[in-house]
Amino acid sequence: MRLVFMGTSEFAVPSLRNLILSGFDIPLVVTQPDRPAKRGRKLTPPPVKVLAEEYGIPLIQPESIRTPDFAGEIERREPKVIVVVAYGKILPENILGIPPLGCINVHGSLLPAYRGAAPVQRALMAGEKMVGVTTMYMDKTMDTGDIILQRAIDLTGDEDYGETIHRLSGIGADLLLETLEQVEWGINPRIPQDHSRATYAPPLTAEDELIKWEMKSRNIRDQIRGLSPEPGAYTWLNGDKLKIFKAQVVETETAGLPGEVVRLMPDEGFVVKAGQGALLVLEVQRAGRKRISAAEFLRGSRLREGDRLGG
RNA sequence: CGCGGGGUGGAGCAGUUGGUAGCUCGUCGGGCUCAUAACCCGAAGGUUGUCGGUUCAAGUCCGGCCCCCGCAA
Repeated sequence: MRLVFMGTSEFAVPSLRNLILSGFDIPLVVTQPDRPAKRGRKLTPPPVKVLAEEYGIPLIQPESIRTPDFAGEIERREPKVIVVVAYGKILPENILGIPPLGCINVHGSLLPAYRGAAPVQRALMAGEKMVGVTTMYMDKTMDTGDIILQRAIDLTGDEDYGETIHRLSGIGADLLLETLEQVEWGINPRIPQDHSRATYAPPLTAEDELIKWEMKSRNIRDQIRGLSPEPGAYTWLNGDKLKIFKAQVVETETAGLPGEVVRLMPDEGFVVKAGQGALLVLEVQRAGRKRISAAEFLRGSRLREGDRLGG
């Protein structure tokens, strides 16, 4: 089956690789332009571009997809379907109408929950016990199309964003294969979303990354793991930003103000009081420094019981 | 040329107005002995990222280079 693939980020890579290895006819890959990234703002190719080039697949990186030019590029390939995975832009209607079998999207949530840009992070931050992947027919609004297939996984409550997104990208890649197989034969389900139950996962902001120690320790723990290893939840220590990548809830009730360091455990880390309960911090990074275990951090920092994190 | 922080014994850090390097941990040796963060004594281990400059003297000042990282995009 011939298809055009549109994708950009790491989440899309397993899907494209699966399609390639499964022998799909992919006359074109569309990805976002190289962007100035990171320090020194060096031009960085998106992960999907790297993979496409590895397999010598024709690639375009249009600045805009709302042009006759772009529509022409797609039409010329006569794709049966367009597969979109973490591409980063909403497809205009004229593109949606091109492939006879439709435009199919792989989304990292159990729709209609967590529509939007950061479904996995938001789900973990909210302490969801279950996350998943959905394949669906795209329509003109974001993540609102009819559902084709879904697959859920249970969470233990320990996994962080990195592990979870990695698992889900793999599951999504497999689900995509199943989906295309069914779509090709016309035997796929097509279930409209229950829009009344939709929830949203907007892009993360710096505000989302700041730890509010007045929250319950469990919620803070979920925030930390939902943002680990990227972009990282942070707090303030003596005017310096301190990111926390790993922490666990401490059961025993302790006295102290939210954000107060209530106990040092040289071999493990340090305990910080939350609004309710406390948190044992296990892995941190100071601005400008490397990411290290809390135990190592304690040896060099002069953190003491009674110190206050935050504000 | 986006802004900024940093490269100091195995690890994490400190080094004041420039005068040959200190802390916590670890390691090695010895002692003590039932310590839930064991303790005591002792020892080894650093040409302070690199190249060059200023100076009687530089980890500490100046310049180049390499590497790491936070922010912003």
